[in-house]
Amino acid sequence: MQKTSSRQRMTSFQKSVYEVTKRIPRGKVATYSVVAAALGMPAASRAVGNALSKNRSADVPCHRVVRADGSLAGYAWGLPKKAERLREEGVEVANDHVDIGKYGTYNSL
DNA sequence: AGGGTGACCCGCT
DNA sequence: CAGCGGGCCACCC
Repeated sequence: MQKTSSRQRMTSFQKSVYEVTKRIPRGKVATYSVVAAALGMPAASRAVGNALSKNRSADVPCHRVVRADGSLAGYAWGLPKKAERLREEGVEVANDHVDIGKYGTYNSL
């Protein structure tokens, strides 16, 4: 079995964040607010970003989570990598910005 | 137990 | 349109 490189405190909140992030459909993006709202805490957008920043697992498509204004926000492996990954999924990225109105998802989160 | 940080969001100037 | 400040939440030292 694989040992989860580096032990991380998986809190209930963090686990929920990863769960929701995994549920984001491929080729679409969600905002931190949306994820937070899915957890029942629409005001915890900051905590969500914090949770994702701690996460380094490739199992979590954290690259599909962007800012409310459509900016790619941040990425542990580098913004360019995030943009590239999104493009691979069919999401058009221009100047580190995506169209939330087109790729933004508010479903099944 | 207290204080500071961060991949945020919104409103105002 | 861009810049600044306050608010909110969870985690780490």
